[in-house]
Amino acid sequence: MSAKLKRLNRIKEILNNKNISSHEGLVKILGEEGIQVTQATLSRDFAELGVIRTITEHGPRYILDSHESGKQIAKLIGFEILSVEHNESMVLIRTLSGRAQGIAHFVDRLNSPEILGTVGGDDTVLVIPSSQKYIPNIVSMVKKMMTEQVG
Amino acid sequence: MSAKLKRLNRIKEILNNKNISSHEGLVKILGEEGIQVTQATLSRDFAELGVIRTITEHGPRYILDSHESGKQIAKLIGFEILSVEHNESMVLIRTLSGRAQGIAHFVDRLNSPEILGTVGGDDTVLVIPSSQKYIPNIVSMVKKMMTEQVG
DNA sequence: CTAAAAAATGAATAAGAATACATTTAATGT
DNA sequence: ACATTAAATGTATTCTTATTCATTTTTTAG
Repeated sequence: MSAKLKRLNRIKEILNNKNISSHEGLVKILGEEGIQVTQATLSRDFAELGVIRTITEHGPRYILDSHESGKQIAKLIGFEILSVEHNESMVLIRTLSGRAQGIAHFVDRLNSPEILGTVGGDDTVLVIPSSQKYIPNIVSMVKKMMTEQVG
Repeated sequence: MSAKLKRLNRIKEILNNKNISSHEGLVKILGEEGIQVTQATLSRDFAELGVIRTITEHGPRYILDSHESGKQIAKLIGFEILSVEHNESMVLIRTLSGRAQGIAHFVDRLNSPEILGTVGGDDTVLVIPSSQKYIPNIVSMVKKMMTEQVG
């Protein structure tokens, strides 16, 4: 396993077990474990892992988003989408079984003004356009998700 | 409606419709609408609304967490929890119908080392302690959630 | 195995957010 | 209506994070 991958995995564990409230705090913890890294790199790692920041009564707090975003997940999304179709009023995405909710959430997070909302079942996601004229754009956006990374 | 409440509601709408990537950016948008506010206040507003920050390929991005945290929601949680009970191995929370998943998620987000995990059904949440000895602590934490605000 | 290209990283810095302190505004009880 | 208390807010500052630019490391193609 590459050094980077090892670090990313360790970061996930730490975020699940400790309250991390700054990049610097994590630099120190990792340092004590022999993983030497700078704040700049953690900033990039957080982006890659889809770490989100919330604000608690004790200040900021970094957590893993159980509802996947981030570059790492974006790559998986492509594999999970099987097909995209549409009619005059909406776009329908077919996914791996049990993955529709996850895909629907991912699409929601894109926060496109062309999308009114989504509904996820077990293996089917309905994407409701904010106007029917956006359907072609939405379809091509989803197709891009299947290959490149969107988001 | 108080000025503050009006502002908070407008912020929610804006976060749902535009890509906000900094406090200052939102200060400007609100200003153009005649809602005058400073960055400091938005910092507090975001905490209150449970706004989270994600990192996208276009930089930071502020969004409303559909999976509620934040002070505003913390107050609702109390109403939604009907009772707390426990046996030797776990804690059971009874909730309003359909609210168990939300409560379970809220408890997860507390990220307590005393809690291994939660399972939410329709109106029942199981809280699995990381050790049985923590059950009293967990129970009192939940009871506090029913009155004060925890989180 | 080597050259070329891509990815990862650090140092320094610019950009952004949180907070201490002071002040104003709103809410509450009498 | 007034006094008292609590909530909200702004200013200025400190603290934190994102990014630019340069460098090193890793990967890929030949």
